[in-house]
Amino acid sequence: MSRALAPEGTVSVVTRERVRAAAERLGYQPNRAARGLITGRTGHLGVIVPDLLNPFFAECCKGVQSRARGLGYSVFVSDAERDEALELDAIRTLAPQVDGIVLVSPHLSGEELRSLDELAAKPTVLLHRREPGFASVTADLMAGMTDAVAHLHALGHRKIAYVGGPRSSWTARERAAGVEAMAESGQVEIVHVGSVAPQFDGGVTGAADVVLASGASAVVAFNDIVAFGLISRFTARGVRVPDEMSVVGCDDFALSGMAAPPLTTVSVPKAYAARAAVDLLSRILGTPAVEGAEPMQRVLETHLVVRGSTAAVE
Amino acid sequence: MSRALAPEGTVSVVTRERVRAAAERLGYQPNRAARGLITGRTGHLGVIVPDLLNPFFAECCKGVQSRARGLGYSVFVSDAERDEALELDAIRTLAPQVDGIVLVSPHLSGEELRSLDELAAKPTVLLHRREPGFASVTADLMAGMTDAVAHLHALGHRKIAYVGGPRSSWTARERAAGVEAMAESGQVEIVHVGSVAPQFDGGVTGAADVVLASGASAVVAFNDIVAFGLISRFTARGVRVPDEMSVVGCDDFALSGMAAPPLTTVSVPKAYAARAAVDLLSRILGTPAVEGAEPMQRVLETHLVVRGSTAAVE
DNA sequence: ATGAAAGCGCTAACAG
DNA sequence: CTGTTAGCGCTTTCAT
Repeated sequence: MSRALAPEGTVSVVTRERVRAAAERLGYQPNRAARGLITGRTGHLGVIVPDLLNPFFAECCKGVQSRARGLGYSVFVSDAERDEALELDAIRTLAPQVDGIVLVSPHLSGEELRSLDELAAKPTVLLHRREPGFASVTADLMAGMTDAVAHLHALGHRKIAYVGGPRSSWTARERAAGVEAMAESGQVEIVHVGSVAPQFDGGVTGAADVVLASGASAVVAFNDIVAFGLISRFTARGVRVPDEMSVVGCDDFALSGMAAPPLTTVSVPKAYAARAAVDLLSRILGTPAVEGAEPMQRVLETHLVVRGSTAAVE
Repeated sequence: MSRALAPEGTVSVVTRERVRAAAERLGYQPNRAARGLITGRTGHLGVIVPDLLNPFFAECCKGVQSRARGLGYSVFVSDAERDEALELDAIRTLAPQVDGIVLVSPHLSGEELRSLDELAAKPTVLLHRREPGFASVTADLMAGMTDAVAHLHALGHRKIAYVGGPRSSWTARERAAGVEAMAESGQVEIVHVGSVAPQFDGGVTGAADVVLASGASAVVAFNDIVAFGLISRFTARGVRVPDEMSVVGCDDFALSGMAAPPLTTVSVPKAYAARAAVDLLSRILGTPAVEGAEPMQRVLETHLVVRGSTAAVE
């Protein structure tokens, strides 16, 4: 008799209490699969990320998981291993098994995303990516990167290198645009240095050498991982940070404040964004879908954290 | 007609092909929940870790996920947020929804683990922890830590500090025992320095100062995170690594080889262990449980990676 | 307010 | 080899 357990069960108080007590005593837990069969709700959420080894994405998962648990959802996680085919596969596999999806996908094109029936059919929130037709939660990376360059400008730097992320990455384009915005004012010269993979072995050493050869006195990195790679190479080359070269990262990992030197970086509210994504998803799930309404896009603020890897030019 | 889709369906070839073609055309995908209701199998696995922000655990998840996908399983992940109550809760919530569990739990006591009916009822593999009554996959940390101390001894160090992890942690006890093993030979003196939380802000600075005051010429850290924290503090104090102080970590993160200086560390096959855990789980799932048989415990080798954070005493 | 019954989508067992 | 049926554990609806 499920009525007794339901919050709105039309049962007498005595009956309800009797049933509840018995359920408690027997350790009864309703079978979610069976329930899902009839309600059409699984009680599961899915989160898909490109690479769990990247602390940025790990924190996305953690945040999603944490809030989802609070709302009574279990969460499937899928690591796409930076492989587009695997990611598409993950979406198709996960979609039928969940009530909603949090998708962290910097690389799939907007068209690919919109062409996926599985996504269209299942409430989806894009995390750290804005795309027409999708609900999303993003951080204002453009403003953050502009702040970073402005900070360097204020320290007297006039020639600044930018080591960018993969061209195919949405967030990389966003970050680059933020850097470019400052350049367009004509106050600083930006040297764009290739695109580097945001992994610890993403070919940063070569980029570091290019930065050194460019004559720039400061460098803004795609993210903190890249920033660490640059610093490591600079140090190996005998170039001192920040005395001879200022470095600014982006993302702000837990590690970043503890490194030597502690990294100046654009702080992204990763945990908060993840929670916001779940909240948004949960709201969508609880609201009858309105046809034609443009989904909600939430943009969170970033802020520059000035630490020890930047200094005034000598 | 599910027979046509089943690998062993007793159907004529023509019928099977017709049905398969139709299924393909219609994009039919069996409802896993409904199937699970009758087969008793969900096709889901669960992995529970203490903290996804710790790259060690993130890699555990990634490895589990990766292998599970290969075997056709989806995986629930649960971050226990270093909270025992939450972890217990996660186990109870997840267990009924999965076919098997990979549990990464350094902190729960063996008794707690064995007293959980949910775990006893559901095939479980302990990852990075050995415990009577449970199948497990672990790395030989004891040998690894002994190697680390032996390496320092070979470099001429005679007084070596050890900054340990939380007392309640199984793996911390294992690591400490490995360090102690070398001390018992009488060739080196080990200074045990408190227990530090394996997080980036786990109170390492205090420990670093104690190390400095102890007069030790080298230090072995609970893991790479702690090692980085120590190096950071040493650097801030003007103590050069490795010239004035050698540092050895444990775990070997992707980051560790890229830091300045690159870290000498005990390398743990994290991805491999995670995969092995899923393989073991999968085997258990495919084998009728034998009553009374002691579950399989697999121990993987570690090896010391000598990089730039250790040097001979002057 | 309660009991009984139908049926979610699927597989297993049983006839034909 | 193929069609039919029962029923997994639950919620919902319809009678009572």
